[in-house]
Amino acid sequence: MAHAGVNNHLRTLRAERGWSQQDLAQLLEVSRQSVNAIETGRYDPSLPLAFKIAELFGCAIEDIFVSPSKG
Amino acid sequence: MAHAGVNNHLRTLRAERGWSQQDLAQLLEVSRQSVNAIETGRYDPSLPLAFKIAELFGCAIEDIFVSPSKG
DNA sequence: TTTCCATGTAAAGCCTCCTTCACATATGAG
DNA sequence: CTCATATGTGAAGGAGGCTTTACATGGAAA
Repeated sequence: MAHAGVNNHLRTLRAERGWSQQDLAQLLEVSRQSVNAIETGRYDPSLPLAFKIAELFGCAIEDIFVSPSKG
Repeated sequence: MAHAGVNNHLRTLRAERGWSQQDLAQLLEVSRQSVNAIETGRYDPSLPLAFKIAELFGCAIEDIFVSPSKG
Protein backbone atom coordinates (compact mmCIF):
# COMPACT_ATOMS: atom_id res chain seq x y z
CA MET A 1 0.00 0.00 0.00
CA ALA A 2 1.14 3.54 -0.77
CA HIS A 3 1.86 6.17 1.84
CA ALA A 4 -0.98 8.06 3.51
CA GLY A 5 -1.67 11.58 2.32
CA VAL A 6 -1.17 13.12 5.75
CA ASN A 7 1.45 12.68 8.49
CA ASN A 8 0.49 12.49 12.15
CA HIS A 9 1.73 12.58 15.74
CA LEU A 10 -0.62 9.91 17.00
CA ARG A 11 2.09 7.57 18.23
CA THR A 12 3.70 10.32 20.29
CA LEU A 13 0.43 11.46 21.85
CA ARG A 14 -0.53 7.89 22.66
CA ALA A 15 2.85 7.13 24.19
CA GLU A 16 2.69 10.27 26.32
CA ARG A 17 -0.40 8.85 27.94
CA GLY A 18 1.05 5.38 28.35
CA TRP A 19 -1.64 3.79 26.23
CA SER A 20 -1.23 0.71 24.07
CA GLN A 21 -2.67 0.68 20.56
CA GLN A 22 -5.35 -1.59 21.99
CA ASP A 23 -6.20 0.94 24.71
CA LEU A 24 -6.50 3.74 22.18
CA ALA A 25 -8.55 1.60 19.81
CA GLN A 26 -11.10 0.94 22.54
CA LEU A 27 -11.33 4.62 23.44
CA LEU A 28 -11.92 5.44 19.78
CA GLU A 29 -14.20 2.46 19.21
CA VAL A 30 -12.15 1.21 16.26
CA SER A 31 -9.99 -1.88 15.82
CA ARG A 32 -6.40 -2.08 17.00
CA GLN A 33 -5.39 -2.62 13.37
CA SER A 34 -6.93 0.69 12.39
CA VAL A 35 -4.90 2.52 15.04
CA ASN A 36 -1.78 0.71 13.92
CA ALA A 37 -2.41 1.47 10.24
CA ILE A 38 -2.85 5.18 10.97
CA GLU A 39 0.27 5.33 13.16
CA THR A 40 2.40 3.52 10.62
CA GLY A 41 1.11 5.80 7.85
CA ARG A 42 -0.56 3.10 5.82
CA TYR A 43 -3.73 5.14 5.55
CA ASP A 44 -5.45 8.29 6.77
CA PRO A 45 -8.42 8.14 9.12
CA SER A 46 -11.84 9.21 7.85
CA LEU A 47 -12.84 12.76 8.79
CA PRO A 48 -15.24 11.58 11.54
CA LEU A 49 -12.49 9.44 13.06
CA ALA A 50 -10.02 12.34 12.83
CA PHE A 51 -12.53 14.44 14.80
CA LYS A 52 -12.90 11.71 17.40
CA ILE A 53 -9.13 11.45 17.79
CA ALA A 54 -8.75 15.23 18.16
CA GLU A 55 -11.54 15.34 20.73
CA LEU A 56 -9.99 12.52 22.72
CA PHE A 57 -6.63 14.27 22.88
CA GLY A 58 -8.26 17.66 23.47
CA CYS A 59 -6.71 19.45 20.54
CA ALA A 60 -7.34 20.48 16.95
CA ILE A 61 -7.11 18.09 14.02
CA GLU A 62 -4.28 20.26 12.68
CA ASP A 63 -2.31 19.65 15.89
CA ILE A 64 -2.26 15.90 15.24
CA PHE A 65 -2.45 15.52 11.48
CA VAL A 66 -0.09 17.43 9.25
CA SER A 67 -0.84 18.24 5.65
CA PRO A 68 2.17 17.47 3.43
CA SER A 69 1.91 21.00 1.98
CA LYS A 70 3.19 22.23 5.35
CA GLY A 71 6.47 21.11 6.84
CA MET B 1 -27.43 6.98 1.07
CA ALA B 2 -27.35 7.85 4.76
CA HIS B 3 -26.33 11.21 6.12
CA ALA B 4 -22.66 12.15 6.39
CA GLY B 5 -21.03 11.90 9.82
CA VAL B 6 -20.08 15.57 9.91
CA ASN B 7 -21.92 18.81 9.05
CA ASN B 8 -20.24 21.65 7.17
CA HIS B 9 -20.43 25.29 6.12
CA LEU B 10 -18.96 24.74 2.68
CA ARG B 11 -21.92 26.12 0.76
CA THR B 12 -21.87 29.34 2.76
CA LEU B 13 -18.14 29.87 2.33
CA ARG B 14 -18.34 29.17 -1.36
CA ALA B 15 -21.29 31.52 -1.85
CA GLU B 16 -19.49 34.28 0.04
CA ARG B 17 -16.82 34.15 -2.64
CA GLY B 18 -19.26 34.00 -5.51
CA TRP B 19 -17.93 30.67 -6.69
CA SER B 20 -19.96 27.98 -8.45
CA GLN B 21 -19.56 24.35 -7.41
CA GLN B 22 -17.61 23.95 -10.63
CA ASP B 23 -15.25 26.80 -9.71
CA LEU B 24 -14.61 25.31 -6.29
CA ALA B 25 -14.13 21.84 -7.73
CA GLN B 26 -11.39 23.10 -10.03
CA LEU B 27 -9.64 24.91 -7.20
CA LEU B 28 -9.72 21.72 -5.14
CA GLU B 29 -8.88 19.47 -8.09
CA VAL B 30 -11.91 17.26 -7.52
CA SER B 31 -15.09 16.74 -9.54
CA ARG B 32 -18.09 19.04 -9.31
CA GLN B 33 -20.11 16.06 -8.10
CA SER B 34 -17.76 15.63 -5.14
CA VAL B 35 -18.26 19.24 -4.09
CA ASN B 36 -22.01 18.84 -4.48
CA ALA B 37 -22.06 15.59 -2.50
CA ILE B 38 -20.16 17.19 0.37
CA GLU B 39 -22.36 20.29 0.39
CA THR B 40 -25.56 18.28 0.33
CA GLY B 41 -24.26 16.04 3.12
CA ARG B 42 -24.20 12.83 1.12
CA TYR B 43 -20.68 12.10 2.30
CA ASP B 44 -17.72 13.50 4.19
CA PRO B 45 -14.52 14.47 2.41
CA SER B 46 -11.39 12.41 2.99
CA LEU B 47 -8.96 13.92 5.51
CA PRO B 48 -6.57 15.12 2.77
CA LEU B 49 -9.43 16.83 0.94
CA ALA B 50 -10.66 18.39 4.20
CA PHE B 51 -7.16 19.84 4.65
CA LYS B 52 -7.18 21.18 1.11
CA ILE B 53 -10.56 22.82 1.65
CA ALA B 54 -9.45 24.41 4.92
CA GLU B 55 -6.26 25.69 3.32
CA LEU B 56 -8.18 27.16 0.40
CA PHE B 57 -10.51 29.06 2.70
CA GLY B 58 -7.70 29.99 5.06
CA CYS B 59 -9.16 28.51 8.20
CA ALA B 60 -9.12 25.43 10.40
CA ILE B 61 -10.91 22.21 9.51
CA GLU B 62 -13.00 22.69 12.65
CA ASP B 63 -14.20 26.05 11.33
CA ILE B 64 -15.76 24.39 8.29
CA PHE B 65 -16.64 20.89 9.42
CA VAL B 66 -18.65 20.35 12.58
CA SER B 67 -18.56 17.14 14.57
CA PRO B 68 -22.09 16.02 15.49
CA SER B 69 -20.95 15.69 19.12
CA LYS B 70 -20.84 19.50 19.18
CA GLY B 71 -23.87 21.66 18.42
C1' DT C 1 12.69 -21.70 28.12
C1' DT C 2 7.90 -20.50 28.56
C1' DT C 3 4.49 -17.12 28.91
C1' DC C 4 2.45 -12.74 28.14
C1' DC C 5 1.93 -8.37 26.08
C1' DA C 6 2.68 -4.99 22.33
C1' DT C 7 3.26 -4.38 17.74
C1' DG C 8 3.27 -5.27 12.53
C1' DT C 9 1.04 -7.15 8.77
C1' DA C 10 -1.78 -10.15 5.44
C1' DA C 11 -6.33 -11.63 3.46
C1' DA C 12 -11.14 -11.22 2.57
C1' DG C 13 -15.14 -8.57 2.75
C1' DC C 14 -18.08 -4.43 3.26
C1' DC C 15 -18.87 0.36 2.99
C1' DT C 16 -17.25 5.04 1.78
C1' DC C 17 -14.92 8.43 -1.21
C1' DC C 18 -14.28 9.96 -5.71
C1' DT C 19 -14.47 9.44 -10.61
C1' DT C 20 -16.90 9.81 -15.35
C1' DC C 21 -21.02 9.79 -18.03
C1' DA C 22 -25.48 10.83 -18.16
C1' DC C 23 -29.87 13.01 -17.37
C1' DA C 24 -33.16 16.23 -15.07
C1' DT C 25 -34.68 20.69 -13.31
C1' DA C 26 -34.42 25.67 -12.71
C1' DT C 27 -33.06 30.24 -13.76
C1' DG C 28 -31.57 34.09 -16.57
C1' DA C 29 -30.04 36.17 -21.05
C1' DG C 30 -30.91 36.78 -25.75
C1' DC D 1 -38.59 29.97 -27.27
C1' DT D 2 -33.57 28.85 -27.33
C1' DC D 3 -29.37 28.62 -25.16
C1' DA D 4 -26.11 28.63 -21.39
C1' DT D 5 -25.13 28.13 -16.58
C1' DA D 6 -25.92 26.17 -11.94
C1' DT D 7 -27.43 22.58 -9.28
C1' DG D 8 -29.09 17.72 -7.87
C1' DT D 9 -28.87 13.01 -8.60
C1' DG D 10 -28.17 8.00 -10.46
C1' DA D 11 -25.21 4.18 -12.00
C1' DA D 12 -20.96 1.84 -12.36
C1' DG D 13 -16.21 1.28 -11.26
C1' DG D 14 -11.63 2.07 -8.85
C1' DA D 15 -9.18 3.37 -4.65
C1' DG D 16 -9.20 3.68 0.21
C1' DG D 17 -11.02 3.13 5.26
C1' DC D 18 -12.35 -0.28 8.55
C1' DT D 19 -13.61 -4.92 10.12
C1' DT D 20 -12.48 -9.81 11.74
C1' DT D 21 -9.38 -13.63 11.73
C1' DA D 22 -5.00 -15.06 11.86
C1' DC D 23 -0.07 -15.38 12.17
C1' DA D 24 4.72 -13.51 13.13
C1' DT D 25 8.19 -10.99 15.77
C1' DG D 26 10.30 -8.81 19.84
C1' DG D 27 10.76 -7.70 24.73
C1' DA D 28 9.88 -8.33 29.64
C1' DA D 29 9.04 -11.34 33.37
C1' DA D 30 8.89 -15.78 35.68
